[in-house]
Amino acid sequence: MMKKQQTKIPVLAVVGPTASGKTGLAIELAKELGGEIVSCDSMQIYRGMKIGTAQPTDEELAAVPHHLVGFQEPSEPFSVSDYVQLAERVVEDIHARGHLPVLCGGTGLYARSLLSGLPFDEFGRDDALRARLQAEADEKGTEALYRQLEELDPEAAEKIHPNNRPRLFRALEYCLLSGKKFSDWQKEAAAMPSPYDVCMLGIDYHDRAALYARIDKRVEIMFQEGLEEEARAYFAAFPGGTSGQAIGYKELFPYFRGDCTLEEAKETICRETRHYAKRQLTWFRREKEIHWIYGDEPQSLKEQGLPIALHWMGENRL
RNA sequence: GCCUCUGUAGCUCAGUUGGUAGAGCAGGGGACUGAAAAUCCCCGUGUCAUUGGUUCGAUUCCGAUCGGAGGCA
Repeated sequence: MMKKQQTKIPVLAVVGPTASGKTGLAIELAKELGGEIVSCDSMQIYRGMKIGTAQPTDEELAAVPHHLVGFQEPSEPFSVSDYVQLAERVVEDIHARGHLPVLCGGTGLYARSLLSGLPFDEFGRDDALRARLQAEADEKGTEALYRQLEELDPEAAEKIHPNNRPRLFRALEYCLLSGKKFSDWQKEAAAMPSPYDVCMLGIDYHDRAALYARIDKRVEIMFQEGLEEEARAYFAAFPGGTSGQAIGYKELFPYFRGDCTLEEAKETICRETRHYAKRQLTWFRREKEIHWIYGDEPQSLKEQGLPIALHWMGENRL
């Protein structure tokens, strides 16, 4: 037990909603603890989307080594399993170099998948199958597909709402591709021990309005820094796919087409970002091992987070 | 000054042929295991402007007052 514990790679993680101050805190901690930053963000991976996805600035990138930021072509498909595969390598390398991997980002699914060591197998995404399912759903209705899942894997069906198409499709996709139950794979995954010794810091705000005010302010700054031009370039290339889901770009398209004013688009971006932050909070609240620290307390995030990290590292050395 | 319209949830508005009211948006909560910044689910009591009157009973009808919009002078 004790021995096994020692073989685990230590990972410090900084998570929380967008605009909460993760990037700054992670950099300060990495500097203090000899760390390198591993981004855990599904949108900051893309090239050419620097402003809108709030990628670290050049100064920030220069301050501490960063990984998995701005490397992916927006037209290329990408998903959790790709992320986990890349991040596992990066974390191992950092550890081998004698540094501390500092995971930083707001994509809860990516963080959980990596840190809990999800066993992704060969039954991944199948675009042809998805197209077929989509067509079937359009023709016969989503309920028909839901009934199909109820037959193939009642346990999975019970956990998925009939209206939630993406979840429903994935469960069906897995069952159809593998001939096994999706829920069995999930159980197997849940039982998998984590290959990491994790210390998670979560940033929140006692006053939700304070977080929302930060979001509004950051959107304003993004526009000052040239979000409009960046989004125009993205719009012109229009790669779609995963990168097309990024907030800050798709909301500007109606403006580019002349369907709304810049102000209206800007407001939509702020609102969508607030909604997103709320969802992130919901996700991370469920992560029981998180040490919560607060952006609107007299003590700075670093003053709150560093002692927790140091204490964890001390334990880790034993 | 006169006339008309209008005042209902944080916002935009429905509605009650008189028995104290409901949508969208905002907001809050939740879910989430290969597109996740996506996707999905749940949550609506508010002096129905104020004040008199009619009525068993008024937010709903009538009058006055105070806001707001428009028209005539």
